[in-house]
Amino acid sequence: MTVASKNSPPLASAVRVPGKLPHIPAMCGACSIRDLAVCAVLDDQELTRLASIAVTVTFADKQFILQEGDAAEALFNVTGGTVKLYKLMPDGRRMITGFLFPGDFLGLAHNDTYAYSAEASGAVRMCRFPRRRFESLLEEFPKLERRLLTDASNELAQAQDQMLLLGRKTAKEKIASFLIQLAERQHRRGGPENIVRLPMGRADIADYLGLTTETVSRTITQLKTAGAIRLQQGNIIQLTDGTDLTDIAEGS
Amino acid sequence: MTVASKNSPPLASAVRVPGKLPHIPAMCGACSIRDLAVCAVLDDQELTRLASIAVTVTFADKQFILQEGDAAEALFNVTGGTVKLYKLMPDGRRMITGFLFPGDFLGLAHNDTYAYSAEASGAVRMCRFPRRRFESLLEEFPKLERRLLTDASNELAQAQDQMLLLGRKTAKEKIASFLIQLAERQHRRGGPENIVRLPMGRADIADYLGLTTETVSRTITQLKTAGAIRLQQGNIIQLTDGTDLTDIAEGS
DNA sequence: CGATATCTTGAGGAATCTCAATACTAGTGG
DNA sequence: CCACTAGTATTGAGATTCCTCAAGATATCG
Repeated sequence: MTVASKNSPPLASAVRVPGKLPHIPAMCGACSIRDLAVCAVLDDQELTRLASIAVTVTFADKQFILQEGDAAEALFNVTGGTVKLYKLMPDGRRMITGFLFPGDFLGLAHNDTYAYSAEASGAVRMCRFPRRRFESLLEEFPKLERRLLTDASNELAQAQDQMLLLGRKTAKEKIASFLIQLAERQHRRGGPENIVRLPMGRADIADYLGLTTETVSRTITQLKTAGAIRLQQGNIIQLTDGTDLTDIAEGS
Repeated sequence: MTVASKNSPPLASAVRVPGKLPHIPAMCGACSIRDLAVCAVLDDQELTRLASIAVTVTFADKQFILQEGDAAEALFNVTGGTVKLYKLMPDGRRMITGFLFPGDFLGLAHNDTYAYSAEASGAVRMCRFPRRRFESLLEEFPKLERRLLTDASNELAQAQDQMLLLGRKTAKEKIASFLIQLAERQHRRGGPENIVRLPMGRADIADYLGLTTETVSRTITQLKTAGAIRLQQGNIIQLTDGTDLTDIAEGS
């Protein structure tokens, strides 16, 4: 086997790890998150074209999907599991810039390299599109490009919310905001209202909110004691009804 | 005059304030930042079309350009001066999410409302495009849409850098990163290397970096004492040659 | 059921914030 | 041209939030 890549586990290692998720055909007809993803804007025929360049790939927990600085050779659509995006500093400090859930898109790169790393948080399944071919599809389907622009605008707005959170909110406000954000995203995907499943550990939450694990833990305890949330088995949190958490998140 | 807007000084107040900037025709042929802006991707004929829907507007220092929650009725291109984007919390805490300089684009909105406020930081001149008409031009000129997508990707990458800064960097690293970022942007616009003009006050810098004015002030003093920068007349900072600041910014 | 990782809790320390005073700067009017 | 004023920046001292280090509790997985 030729070993050429200077980075750690590259995309080659991404192919068909025996995951825990049920295998579905590359064709998107039966894709459960089809209407959440960019694919939603395409009709069946167009979708077939898109499917023809797609490969289903799976990743095991903690596997690298792509790394900051890698040549941006592919784009992805999350179809199952949770992905975390992060940046590292030379001394190891880590910042998680986002979590991706089924339906989310990954891989927009302005240069020809990725600006961040992506890692599977638990078993993950994705659709993988070679960049070149995806881009020529973009030219064919303006709808698709339009959709990407809309998505990017959305992400920008989210990013600005996150900057407000990181720069101006207290630990308590950060945790409250985070829980609400997760709850909304899961609700939008058909989950129950006011119940949040945390598919990541305290350390990941800390690195996403600019805190330490200890502070995350303490603050969650604090919210529990205050009655704003209730902890359940299996990293599940129940948000107390009413606007409690929302008020906390906004600092009122 | 009918008074209908529920928000403070809306776009109506944006028209032709007697600014200090020289007036230029709405036609872009002579625009000094034409090749920095989105306009760069259009040929003369296409540019004429774009120009035909553009209006030149100017804003005085501290004037509102748009406000979070306002209906997103226009898009802008900065042609002169500095614009700050920010979000507010109910209790008045403010986070500046970005500064815009000539050539920068403003107004992408995924909903039909702006996700942030924008305010002139000193005299500002902009090209203003009505949203509807701009969007139909987008459909006509895929190049333009492509360019917006590229720009948005760029901004996303920047936003992620900023999240790393806000969540994981120390005050010293934040200031160093900020100065480098500004220096690069100004250099790219033809300014001198290693000399930064700060077109904003300490309070704005603080709200951009998630600090207080006092800490910004102290930290700048500290960098000056350490010999990494030199302060000059008129809010101008000279970056000491060598990688000094870069090292500090990365925490090494 | 043991081993390992993760989470929680505690105590002390450090960075940054808050409040307050002083110094500087730029614009204004005499 | 200079003193005056209002805004802005700097500096200081003490308070506070969050971090660090360390131990114990809980959960997870083979």
